[in-house]
Amino acid sequence: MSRTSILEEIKQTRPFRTKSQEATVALLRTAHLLRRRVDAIVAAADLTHQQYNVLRILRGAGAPLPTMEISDRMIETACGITRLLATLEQKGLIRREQWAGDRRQVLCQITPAGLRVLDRLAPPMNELDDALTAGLTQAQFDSLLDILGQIRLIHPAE
Amino acid sequence: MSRTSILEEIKQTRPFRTKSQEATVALLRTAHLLRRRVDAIVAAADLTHQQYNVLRILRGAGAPLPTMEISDRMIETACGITRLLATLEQKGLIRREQWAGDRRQVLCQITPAGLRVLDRLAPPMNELDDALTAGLTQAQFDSLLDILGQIRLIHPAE
DNA sequence: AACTGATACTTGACACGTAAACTAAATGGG
DNA sequence: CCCATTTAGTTTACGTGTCAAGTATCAGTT
Repeated sequence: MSRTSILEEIKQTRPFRTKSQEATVALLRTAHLLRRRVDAIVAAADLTHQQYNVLRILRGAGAPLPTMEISDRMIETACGITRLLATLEQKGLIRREQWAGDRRQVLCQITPAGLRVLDRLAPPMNELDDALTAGLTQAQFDSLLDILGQIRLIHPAE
Repeated sequence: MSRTSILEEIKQTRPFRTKSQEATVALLRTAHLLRRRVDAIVAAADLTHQQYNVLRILRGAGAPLPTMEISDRMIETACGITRLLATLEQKGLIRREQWAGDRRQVLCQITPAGLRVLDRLAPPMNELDDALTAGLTQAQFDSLLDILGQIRLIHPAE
């Protein structure tokens, strides 16, 4: 019933300058809380949300992907993608190798160990996603996706 | 007209498992793009969005605040608040001093130089906020704030 | 073949996110 | 007053975000 007020949460007494500003702050804060939840879950497998995202991308692709292609598909841009992949390789969750076709590219693919980690994390991650379902109606999901899409039009990548 | 599809953006062909999952991804990505925009603006004053947030909090408070109080008011939790404040102090944008009342606490306040930086950043930051206004209706803002509030109820702080 | 420009990373430097371990000071009993 | 607990803050260590500079390779031109 009682909607969470951003003003209360960050203990500010004076109102926001505009609704637009309030929305921006609310969006950043909400996403931050969500990201922390994801991090807490994947931490059980000693992963970060960025590492997890890479594994998901590689599994989804079903084929080896060059480094930059992975970077492009990330939810959150990974500027330090090289290090990220190096860490995952050290953990044995992905493999990297130069390709004969274009020797600049480094092809990456998920290993069986990486797939096992994803399988292990699937239940709690699905649970996290589904937690939202309990609180929002289908109409609200549609509305949210619509609005977020418009915001991304205003603040595009690059 | 054409809504931005998260699937296209991250180049995935297979659909999301649930709308809930799609919303989670869309939320994280949208916030990330927004955060990058904020960072780009405050970088003109050699600040990060976290440093900027601290300055805003201190100006808004109008009085010295202890370290933990600042941390509590941040939009995104600053676990490394000590370093953040040390950096700002080095730049001369805030002052820190122990207080006689509770010698564990370190009171922080914004300096005139800090206020000048905020003044300088106000126009582009307001412009960023207002950019959203152009694309969304009042009803959409209300809807967005409402939905984000519900999501934060499901994923609370701590 | 040599040159130019673009592409695919890689590396380095600095700030931050996070958790855990630690110090110092205040607080609440007994 | 002493001790255990809590609170405020600092420090350390590792991974990542970001930008800038560098290297190797490819593609197109001449």
